[in-house]
Amino acid sequence: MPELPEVHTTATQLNSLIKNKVFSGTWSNYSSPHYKGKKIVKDDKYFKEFTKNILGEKVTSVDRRGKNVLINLSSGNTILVHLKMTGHLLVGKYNFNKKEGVWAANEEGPLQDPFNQYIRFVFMFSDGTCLVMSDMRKFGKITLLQSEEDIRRELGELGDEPLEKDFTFKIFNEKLNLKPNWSIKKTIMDQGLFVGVGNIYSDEAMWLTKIHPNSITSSLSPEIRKILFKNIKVVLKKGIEFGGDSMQDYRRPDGTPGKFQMRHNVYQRKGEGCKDVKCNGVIERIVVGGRSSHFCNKCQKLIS
DNA sequence: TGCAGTGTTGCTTC
DNA sequence: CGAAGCAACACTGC
Repeated sequence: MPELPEVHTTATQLNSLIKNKVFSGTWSNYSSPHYKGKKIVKDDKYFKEFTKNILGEKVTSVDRRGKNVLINLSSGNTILVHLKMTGHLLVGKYNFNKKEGVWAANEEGPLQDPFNQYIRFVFMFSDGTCLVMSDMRKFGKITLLQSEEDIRRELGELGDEPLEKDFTFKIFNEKLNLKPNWSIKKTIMDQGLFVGVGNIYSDEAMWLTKIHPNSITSSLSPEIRKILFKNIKVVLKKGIEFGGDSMQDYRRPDGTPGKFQMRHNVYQRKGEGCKDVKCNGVIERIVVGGRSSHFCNKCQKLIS
């Protein structure tokens, strides 16, 4: 569930929590017996090589590109972490319990995190602290970017950053024109056009704009597009302001939950009343482009 | 008890 | 070729 605000919060906090730390070891139980190539790290050989390549390296900074966390190293290489559905990164002092075969935070780690049992990957630092990745469903990905080719392969298809100053309405409009026949929900979630919008923030942006998720992209007037453009930025910034959305698994690196889930107007509010004081509609749930979508059946208009 | 629902991405199928 | 559907995984809730 980590979308732009969650990944942004993670990267920002990590940048202060692990900057200048030096890698001293790794651990992983990445194995997943069914589906080759979809493990947290590719395979045992890759894991060993990955470890060799980061040992002794210092973290120079942490930032993000789209929904990817990027941990930059003194060697010039970058560790890419994609949290996918249930992943989150935590920092603290962790110990491995040999008897139970699990990692747990000690008094200096995020003790309250209920997801300690799902720790799949551990980066150890020379000062005794750890960066750990908890990921219940094991969809997450960790890989090392060592060349321009690696960067192109992993990040080359990503669209523009919607919160950058140079992401203007003109560019947004051109992006929408690339998917004229798609539902607007599917369009704004396409990471190849612009990055960062997932299921939660798309639903929230469409509620603010008063448009039905099944509205056809080409049918949206320039006026509506301008409002949608503004509202996508609004919800992403709100998400960052509230430290991300911890409705499900997401936690910040210090183990604390974000608070955006308290601000939902539609997401996961099926059957409840519309939050617009002038509207007495009810929130419905439908499937759009294979994804669940929540909207008000009264004030969000279908444009097609 | 069993199955729909949870969401990101990329591969397969039509 | 584009669109649709499914698979990866694990757990919750009805």
